[in-house]
Amino acid sequence: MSNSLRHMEGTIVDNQSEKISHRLEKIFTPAPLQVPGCPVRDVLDRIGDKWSILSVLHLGHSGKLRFNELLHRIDGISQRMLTVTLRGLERDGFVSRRIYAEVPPRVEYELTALGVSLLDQVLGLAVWAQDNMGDIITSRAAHANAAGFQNLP
Amino acid sequence: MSNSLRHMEGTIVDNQSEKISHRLEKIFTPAPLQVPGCPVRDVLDRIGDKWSILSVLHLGHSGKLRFNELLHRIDGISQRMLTVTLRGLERDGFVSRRIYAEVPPRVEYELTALGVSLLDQVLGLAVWAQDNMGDIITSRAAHANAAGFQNLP
DNA sequence: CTGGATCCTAAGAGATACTG
DNA sequence: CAGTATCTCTTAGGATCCAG
Repeated sequence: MSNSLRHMEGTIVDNQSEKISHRLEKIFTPAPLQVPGCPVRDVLDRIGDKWSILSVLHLGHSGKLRFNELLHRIDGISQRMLTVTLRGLERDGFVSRRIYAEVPPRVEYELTALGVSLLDQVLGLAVWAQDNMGDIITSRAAHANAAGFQNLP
Repeated sequence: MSNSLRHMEGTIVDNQSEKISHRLEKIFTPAPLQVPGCPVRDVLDRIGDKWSILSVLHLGHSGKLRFNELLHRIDGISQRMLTVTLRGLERDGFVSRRIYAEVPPRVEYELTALGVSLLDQVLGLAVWAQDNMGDIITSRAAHANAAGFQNLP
């Protein structure tokens, strides 16, 4: 069984390497990320803002959430930016918005199926960030030292 | 074999769903993406700029590249922003920079192992973007129409 | 409670010119 | 060739006030 596992891991790793070049080809075909109408650049610009990914992560973690709940959960976000971000996510179909005709008003936000599929990708990046932060910090420190030496008299 | 495949797919899907909540827990532990020192936010802010991910994709696709080669491949980037972006990627350990003492000078950039592992995650997002752009466009159009109706007299 | 409307600024990004 | 140095300019984002 450990042999079979080792074999499977090898296969997975190979598939992974294969997948990288294969997926690169897919992304670079037919136009290599040219600006007019490139989906990759469009989506990346869209979710590359300061709060979209964070909002998706929080909605994924907590499920259905009200405006004020999100406001308090997302550390540092302002009222205005939460509104702007949610409108954008709703517009692109990642988040659904349900208004209840009550007083005081209640509005609940939730990830759509499309939003969950985005969450799945974003989680890959988030976990990667957490796992590799150590290396990044190390590299930054080394580079800061190198820069420091250059500034010495 | 098709039975076994179907079984495997079921397992993969279940693992995937499992993985989402599991990875969410990992990300939200111990602090739920709080701003001081959160790796996820740090990395996301870092690669969330306009050119970093694009540069990583191009370097992954073409392998070793010179400054001017990158400049011409990355559609729309300016000389200055390419320099700034490459310095950032190098500083964080995603890209290596090798200078050849020749005339005219030659400098080659290449993804490090850490850069390749980032590329792997970014590719997930990129392919997802390409695959789901249709749905996003549809949602945007629908939302534009809805807004249009609200503006009618 | 949920946000819309305004005003304001700090950072990101483009253009251009110059250098080892 | 591979940058650096300025100089603007645009815009994302924050603060505040107001309204349904």
